[in-house]
Amino acid sequence: MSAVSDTTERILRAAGELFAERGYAGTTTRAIAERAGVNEVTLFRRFENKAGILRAMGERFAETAAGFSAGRQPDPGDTRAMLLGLAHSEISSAVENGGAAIRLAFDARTVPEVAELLGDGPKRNMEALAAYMAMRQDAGGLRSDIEPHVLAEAFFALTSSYVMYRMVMGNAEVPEDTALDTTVEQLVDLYWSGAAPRGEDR
Amino acid sequence: MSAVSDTTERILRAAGELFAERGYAGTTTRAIAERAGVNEVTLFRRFENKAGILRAMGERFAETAAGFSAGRQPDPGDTRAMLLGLAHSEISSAVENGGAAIRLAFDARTVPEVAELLGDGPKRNMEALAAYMAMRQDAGGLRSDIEPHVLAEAFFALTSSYVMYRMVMGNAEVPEDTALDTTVEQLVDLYWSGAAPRGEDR
DNA sequence: AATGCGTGCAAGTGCTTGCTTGCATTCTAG
DNA sequence: CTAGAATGCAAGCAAGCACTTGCACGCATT
Repeated sequence: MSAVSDTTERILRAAGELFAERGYAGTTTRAIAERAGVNEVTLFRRFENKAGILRAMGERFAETAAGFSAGRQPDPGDTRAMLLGLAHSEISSAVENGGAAIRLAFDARTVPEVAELLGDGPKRNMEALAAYMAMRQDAGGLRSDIEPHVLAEAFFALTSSYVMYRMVMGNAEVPEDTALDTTVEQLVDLYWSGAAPRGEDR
Repeated sequence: MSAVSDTTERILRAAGELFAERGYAGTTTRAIAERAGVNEVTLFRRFENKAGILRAMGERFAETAAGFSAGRQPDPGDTRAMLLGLAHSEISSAVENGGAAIRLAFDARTVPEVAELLGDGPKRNMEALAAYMAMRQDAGGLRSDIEPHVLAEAFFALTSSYVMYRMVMGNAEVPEDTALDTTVEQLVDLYWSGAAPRGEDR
């Protein structure tokens, strides 16, 4: 890795950590520079703005996350397996970026540049998820006595809360893969047991 | 209501709304004054600090929420009814304060005065909830193949996400009581169906 | 009528923030 | 070895922040 791409790397990593910890507005360019081990001026020479750093981070997200579940065409077969795969990819990508994406979603309400970066992505994701839930309900793969948007919200809650809870509680360190896998499996198991199609009762 | 207590009221309400929308650090005293329809100086004459406003808000929380489920002695009888009551009180209190409590929990990580206000309250709440889950597991009132802290986290996720999701998506208006009741019931129903004790299989 | 008290208004202080400028230094490619 | 690019360093600037001060006004109680 060349020296120049290394500083870019360090800057973006530091910015990601700090955005996750303190949000966009709460992160100063001086703090980013310090954590990256770089002079503050270098930030502005490499990216033109603080917003420029955010933009570069967003592009990196888009590369690695490949759409954050948007436009995913789910295999209409095994609902449980589909949910497990979905939960796993969402949670592990959220853990990878240290919760920055979730934290930034909060900031979008008040920070215009964050709102512009995310656009209507989260909203479209939820709508797509609800649409998928409705589809599975029609196919008999999910219980039908709960509204699809409630099912979608609950699923979103389960997956996002894993990271969110640790952000709130201060347990920010990334857990080893096995513990994460176990918890995700238990969460999906819990969700699936509740969301599976009912018998004739209730 | 006397004129003086009215201004105090308006200030605290404005501060609560703004803290919920933008967080503590993101809320300026000017913005609070403007929304309260009050001169900025009045803020500092009534409460000594910006932190003083936060403290006063916290005391009001404590009065109305009466401990935010901490120290609650659950009736060991009907688990489902207990969960429904718990979810309802948590969600409706969160809706009442406009999500300020949840948003402030995020700020606690980085803003010392917020951390001091909340103390270890959230953490103790979660531990108490997990302990209750474990107790119900032992009594055969909850499935035992999922760790109690996962059960507790999932329940926390379900209840907090209702408000959290609307904060992120921008749908901040308080819903009418009936719609809230229905959604909460469906959420608890979903959770309970998944968390109820199993038969002999898995 | 007089005395406080709560409030508004205007101005200002010291600090932090994002961002810039000018210059010296190091690194690297040809 | 040398030219150009990347980086560091010191200093500073305008704006926004929490917070203060001094003064004037209105309103209720006495």
